[in-house]
Parts: sequence; structure tokens; C-alpha cells
Amino acid sequence: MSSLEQRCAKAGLKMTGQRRVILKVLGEASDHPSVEDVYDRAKEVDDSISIATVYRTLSLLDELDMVIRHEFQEGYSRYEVNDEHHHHLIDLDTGKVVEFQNDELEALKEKIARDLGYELIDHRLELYGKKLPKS
Amino acid sequence: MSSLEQRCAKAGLKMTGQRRVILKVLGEASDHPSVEDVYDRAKEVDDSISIATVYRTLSLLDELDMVIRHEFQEGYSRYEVNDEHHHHLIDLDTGKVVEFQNDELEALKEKIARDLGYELIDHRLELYGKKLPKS
DNA sequence: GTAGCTGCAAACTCTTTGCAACTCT
DNA sequence: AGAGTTGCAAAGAGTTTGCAGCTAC
Repeated sequence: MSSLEQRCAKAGLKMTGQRRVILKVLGEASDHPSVEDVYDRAKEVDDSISIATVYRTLSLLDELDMVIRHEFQEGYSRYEVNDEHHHHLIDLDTGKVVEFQNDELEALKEKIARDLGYELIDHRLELYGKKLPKS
Repeated sequence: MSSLEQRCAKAGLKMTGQRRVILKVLGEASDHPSVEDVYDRAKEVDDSISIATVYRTLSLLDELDMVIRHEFQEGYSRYEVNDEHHHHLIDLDTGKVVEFQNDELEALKEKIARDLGYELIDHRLELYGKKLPKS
């Protein structure tokens, strides 16, 4: 039983065949799949799965904070398993998503919110760039 | 002739009545109106304006970099006139949008992109928080 | 047994677009 | 005059939902 499945069980979700497939797809994804991507990959395992179930499952997982829903200005959502905290740099030429982490940034955003009189609950940071020539 | 109108003229756009109204609405907005908001405010001036025109005009202005299109995880877009650079903190209780600017942050994001081998073209930063009790 | 889950298709929301009429320049 | 712009209504994309049947617990 995967760690994602364990967390679902703990949340009281029924472990159906469809959910198992979707969790497997998410657990194996090293990218940031769209709903359509998850659907396509799930269908390779179980052809009868419907996209409505994929939408419903991803919404549930999002509510449980097991996945993060991204909207990279593309007009649709992408998902990733919520494990370690990080941010994204999107390559404007290739669409490739690079993950990064930066402690200074984490501290800074906390401070900014506090200075504005707010407790920071959530945030989004995305960088959009083009590859520099290697020097 | 407003500064926004001047920039439109320079870009070769025809200055129609509808566009003048939309630019006025944008120029006077101190918030971050949705398309529907802009449409409603424009209709108060010219009742015959259509929402298709509002969509088309905002898209044009976005291409010309005269406005910034935001997607604050709400399922629709909000716009603001592109004047000074700043970021947003969204109050999770009230939906209020607080603007802020931070030089340290600007420098840091440039550095992060550079360290990853990218030239920074664009970025998004949004903080989501709840008001701290005054101390 | 039953609360929860599923597939299907229809509905919904936001946005875009084809078209014929109109209007700035 | 003519390219650009408009309103309308229809179409599109992504997402959600009502329903009847099914399934994990």
C-alpha cells in the first residue's frame, strides 16, 4: 500500500480500483501532469475510467492537501504530489518546468506578509524565463 | 486625452467610443476588476457595449502590455493597469488585494533564475494570508 | 446493507470567434 | 474608401454535476 493510499485511507476515502490507478499515476509522475495527462495515463491501466472520476479524485486530493493544483497561465490545471515545498521556473521556449527551493526566499515572504500585518497562509511563486547561453 | 488613450493611438488602435469607455473604467479603477466588473462599469456609461468587446479590448491591451492579466485561483481573470511593478497579497477572509513592493525580492528572483541558467522574462508572486490581530 | 463512488451525458462558466453591419481615420 | 471594430449568437475549452447503477466497507 503506497503512502498516498495510506493517507487516503486515513482520510476515510474508499479505495476503489479507479482511485488506486490514479494514485499510482500521480506517484509515478515526475512532471506536472494536466487532468488530461492523468486521464490518459490512467486509461492505459484501466481503459474504462472516466475523466469525471479523474476530475473528482484530483479535487478530493487537493482538498486533502495531498496534491497541489497549479495554473501556469495555460488555461487549465496541472497537478503534482505535495511532498517537499518548492517553486517552479517555466521555460518559455520549451514549456519545461524546473523546480527550485530557496531558503532566503521563504524567509523573505514570511517577513513581507508579517510587515503588511498578515499571517502567511499560502503563496505562489513562478518564474518564467529563457535559457541563458552557457558561458 | 488620457495617457492610456495616447498609448493606444501610438499602437495604431482606432479610438472608438467603446474603447474610450473601457479605458476610462480601467484608469479609474483602484482595484483589480474582472472582465465582468469592467463590463458592468462600462455599461453604466454606455449601455450598448457588449461583453465581447470588453474581452477583445482587454486582450489587446494585454498584448500591448498596457494592462496585466491576473489569475488569482478564482477561475477567471482580473486586470489592472500596468504602471509600477508590484506584487499582491490576497486576504483570504475578505478577498481584498493588498499591493506591495520589495527590492530585496526583486533582486533575489533575478539571482535564482540566473543560478538556474535562465534569463528571467516574467514572474508571478502572490501571497495569500489572514490578517494578524493588531498588537 | 448502505454510504460513497462511478460512468455517462448534460450543464455550466469563462472565453473566443464568424459574420454582417458599422465607424474611425 | 477601406481597414478595423462592433454586437450578436454560436461555438469552444475546461470543469462540474444529476442520476441511476455499482462497490468497498
